[in-house]
Amino acid sequence: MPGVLKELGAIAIRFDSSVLDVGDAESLPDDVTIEPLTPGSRDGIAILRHSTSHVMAHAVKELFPEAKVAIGPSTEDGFYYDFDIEKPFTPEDLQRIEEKMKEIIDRDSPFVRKVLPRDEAIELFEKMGEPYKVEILREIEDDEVSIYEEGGFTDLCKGPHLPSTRYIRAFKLLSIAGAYWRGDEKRKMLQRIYGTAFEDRKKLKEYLNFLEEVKKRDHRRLGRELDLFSINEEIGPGLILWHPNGAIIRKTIEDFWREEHLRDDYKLLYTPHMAKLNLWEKSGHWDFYRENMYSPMEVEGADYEIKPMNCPFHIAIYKSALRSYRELPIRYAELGTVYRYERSGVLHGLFRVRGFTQDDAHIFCMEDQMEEEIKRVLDFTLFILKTFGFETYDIYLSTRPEKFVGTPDNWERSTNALKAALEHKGLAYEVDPGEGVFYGPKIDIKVKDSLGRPWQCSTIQVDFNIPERFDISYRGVDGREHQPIMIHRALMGSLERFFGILIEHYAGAFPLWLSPVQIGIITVAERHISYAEDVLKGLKNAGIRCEALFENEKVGYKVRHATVRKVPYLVIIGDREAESDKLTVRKRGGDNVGPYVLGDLITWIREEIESRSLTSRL
RNA sequence: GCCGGGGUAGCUCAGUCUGGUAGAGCAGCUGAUUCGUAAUCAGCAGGUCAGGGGUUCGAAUCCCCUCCUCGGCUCCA
Repeated sequence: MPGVLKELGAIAIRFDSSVLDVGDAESLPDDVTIEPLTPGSRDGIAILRHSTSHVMAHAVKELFPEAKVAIGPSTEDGFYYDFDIEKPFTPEDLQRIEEKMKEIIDRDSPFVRKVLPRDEAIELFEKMGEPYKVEILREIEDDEVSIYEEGGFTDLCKGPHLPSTRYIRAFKLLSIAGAYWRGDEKRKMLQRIYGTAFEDRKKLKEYLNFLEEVKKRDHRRLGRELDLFSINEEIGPGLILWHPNGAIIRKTIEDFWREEHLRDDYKLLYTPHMAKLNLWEKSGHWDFYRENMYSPMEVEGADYEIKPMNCPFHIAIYKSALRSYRELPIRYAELGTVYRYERSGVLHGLFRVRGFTQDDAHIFCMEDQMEEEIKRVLDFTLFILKTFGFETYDIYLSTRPEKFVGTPDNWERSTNALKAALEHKGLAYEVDPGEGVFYGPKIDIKVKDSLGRPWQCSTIQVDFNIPERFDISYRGVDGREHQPIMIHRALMGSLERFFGILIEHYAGAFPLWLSPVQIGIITVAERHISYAEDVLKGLKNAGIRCEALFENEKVGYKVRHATVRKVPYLVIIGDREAESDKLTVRKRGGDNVGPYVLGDLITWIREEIESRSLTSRL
C-alpha cells in the first residue's frame, strides 16, 4: 500500500477523519478507505510546513547546540519555531540556517514516529536538556505520547509528518522576532523564526510576490507618496494628520455616510471630547476599561476625562426627555472621535492609533423590535461596505463569555435574535463561543480586501450593561416604565483604520468618486493654456476635482507626474484638441478614449461620480 | 510594555565597522527649451547627522539615557 500512496504523491493519509503518516497505512485493515493527502491539499500543506519547522529546529540545534527548543507549529501561511537562546539571531544567521536546512533535506532522512509512555518521554527530554518540552509534557494528560525523530533530531510531536526530509521542495525563512513563552508577557521572551514552505517552487515564488505586493500597497508608504496623511513625532505617536488629499477623501466618505444614515432614519449627533470622570465611573468604563483611558485632567477642582467611547453621551441625549414606546426605535449616529491609550509597541500607521473617529451608532428599541433592527443594520452595513468595493466577508457571532452582566436568559434571547437575523438574511457565519464582550453578544464582520486579507470593521453589539447602569427607560403601552434594548454598532469601525484598508485595497488607485484629483489637465505647449483653462473651468463648475498641469514641461513628464499620483483621468490638450474643440482622455492604466465634446464628458464623469461607480464609465 | 532592527536634506539612501572640514538621486527654486501620452538641460539652494549626556585634541561614527520608527509578542476599532 505505501508504494501506491507514494506514486500518488501522498505525504500523509486521512482515515476516518484523522490524519496519519503514510507509514500508518500498513497497520490499517485492507478493506477501509483511506484518502491520500498531497502537499497541495489544505491538510497536506500544513504537514509540509510543520515538518519544515522540525527541519529548521534541527538546523538551529546543529548550528547552535545551546539553543533550547520550544514550540514550532504551522500557521495560516507558513510556520515558526521558538527558541530560547542567549544571543538573538541575526539575518546572517537566518541564511546559515537556511543553508543547513538544505543540507538536512538532501540527507533524505525519514521522519520516524515513536510512541512511548509519558514518564519515559519526560525522562528523555530531561536528559536532552529541553526544559520547554518537559513543561509541555507535564501538562499532557495522556499516558502515552508520540515523538518524531529525523536524522538524529528528536521532537515531541503529535504528527503526522512527511515520509522524509527530501519531500521539502520549496521553503524560505522570512523573519526573526521576539515572542513570549506561551504568549504570556510575564514569562521569558524567546526568539522566533518565521518561515514558509510550499509544494513547489512556483507556489513559493507566487507567495513571495504576494508579500512584495503587500509591501507596495502598505498604506504608510502610499500615504506619504500620495500625500494623504502623516504622523508627526512632535505631535505624538498614534495621532493622525489628514493632509488635503486624505481630508477630501474623508469628507467624501463622511458625506456619503451622513446622507445614508439620514435616509435610514438615524438621527445625527455631536458630542464633546471630554466629560467628568464621574460619568465614566457610572458607565463602568473607569472600572473595566481604565487601562485604555488617559489620566484625568483637573478643571476647577473636578476631574475630567477625554472620551474613549461615545455611548454615555448618546445615553445622556436619550435621557434628556421622557421616552415613549411610540418613539422607538431611536437610532442615534455620530462620527465620534475617541482617544484610547495603546501601548507604544502596538501602534501601526492608520490601523492602530491613539485617536480615531468611530462611525458609531446606538439603537434603542423594544425587545420585540430587536431582530428587525438587527436585520436592518445588517442590510445597511452590507450596502455601505459594498459601495466601497467590499463584497466578501467573514461573519462571526460571539456568544456569552465566562464573565458577564445581565441574566443568562437575556443573553440567550439576544443571541437568538442575532442568530435569527443572520439566518434570515442567508448570511453564513461562524460561532465564536465565549468571545462576546462582557456586556452582550455581538456580530463581527470582517471584510476581505482585493488581496483576500480579512479586516475587522463592522461590529453589532447588544449592550445589557449601560441601560442598567444609567437606568434608561421608556413608557410602554401599559403606562409603566420599561428598559429598552440598546444595540451598539459601527460599520467602518474607525475612519482611520477604514481609510488605511481602502488605501491598501485599491493600492492607492481610488475609484473616481473618492479620488482626491479626478481629472488632470495637461497642456502640450504654452499656446494651449487658454483653451485648457476653458476646459478646466467647465469641469470645475460641474463640481469635478481637477488639477491643472500647465507648467512648462514635456507631456511625458506631466503624464508621469499624474500617473504616479494615480489620477483616474487625464485630458491632454494640444493643437488637435484646440482645433477640433474635442477632448481625448487618457485613462489610468494608459488607454486613450474619445474624442468627446466637453459637455458629454462632464455628463459621463458626473454619472460615474454620483453613482459611486467602482469602474470607469468611459 | 517586552525582544530585535533602524533614525543622516521634504523623500529614497551612501558615509558609521576602521573617529579627522557632511554626500548622491528625486522633489524645491532660477534660467534656457515650446515639446503629443511614465522623468529636457543647466545652475542654485537645502542638514544642530532624532534629542540629551559622556569618552576624545577632535564624534554622524565609540559609550550611556530618552524619544520616535520598523518586524514580531501581548492587546485591539
